[in-house]
Amino acid sequence: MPEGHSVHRVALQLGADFVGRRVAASSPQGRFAAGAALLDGLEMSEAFAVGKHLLVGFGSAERDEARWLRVHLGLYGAWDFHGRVSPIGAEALGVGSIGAPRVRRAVRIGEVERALDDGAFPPEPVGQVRLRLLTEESVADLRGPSRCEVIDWGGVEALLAKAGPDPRAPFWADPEGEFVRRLRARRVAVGQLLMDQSVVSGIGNIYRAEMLFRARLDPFTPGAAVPAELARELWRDWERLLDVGVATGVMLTRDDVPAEQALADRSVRWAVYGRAGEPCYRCGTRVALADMAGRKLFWCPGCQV
DNA sequence: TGGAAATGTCTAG
DNA sequence: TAGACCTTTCCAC
Repeated sequence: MPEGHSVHRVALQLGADFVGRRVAASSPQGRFAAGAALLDGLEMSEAFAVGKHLLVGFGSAERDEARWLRVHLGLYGAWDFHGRVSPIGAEALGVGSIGAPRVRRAVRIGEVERALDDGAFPPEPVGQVRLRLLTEESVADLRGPSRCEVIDWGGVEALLAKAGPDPRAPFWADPEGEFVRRLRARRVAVGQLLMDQSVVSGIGNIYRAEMLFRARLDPFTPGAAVPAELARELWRDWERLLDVGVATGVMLTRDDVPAEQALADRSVRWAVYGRAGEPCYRCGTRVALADMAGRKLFWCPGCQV
């Protein structure tokens, strides 16, 4: 169940182990049989993420000649990788140590990565696998996506045209300025605008709550009332949090908790998300919970003003 | 074993 | 704004 960081990690994983290779595509579940047939046997040319959209090119290095797999994981979609799973993230970003290449048998890219099995290669599909991508060494299984389709480059461009800026996607000349303009052009609550994928790409319910807490910003403040400098700080914070999320695979948002502790213990990972009724770490006020546009909003009424 | 919830988005009314 | 959709996990019974 991903926010933007997970999708970038999937793109990196595909880039490391699938791009440049011929891929056997199938739909063990059957619901994507026709789409898989369009990709089966083609070489994967490219994989990238824009916000929560994953885009994977097949068949040609020319973008407007390739077939593009578009996947959106929705609330509970996930990719499982088996076989050769190259290290990505901290190593790929050049932060942290670069260790010897490791081979992990199976990794799920979602909230937390973990080993899934120890069996033979390729493993039997487990559960509802919508799409399986297979090379001689690696398997990627997709389950539970809300969107999975094959489109052309025109379709990709249409998605890009609608999307708000993503700090890690190179499609905006001035992404920070674009974000500030889009946020401050609206009277809608900033808590709602941060989750609006046409304002900024990749932020979901957890990052939304945590970013507003970090900025000490009342979620109900209209976008137009957010000072420009504070809007710029929000953007820069999103850049940092996304980099950390891509590097670790986990949404680490608390500067006051050591990363190792937050990685190991979910209960101390977030400042306000999922902590309704508990005291705020900063001021002791009980964390509040409200419905905002149909999603649960967590915030501290004591220090987010 | 059944129901609710989940890091999301779309559509109908 | 409510409901639909896609699937898994977790907790109460």
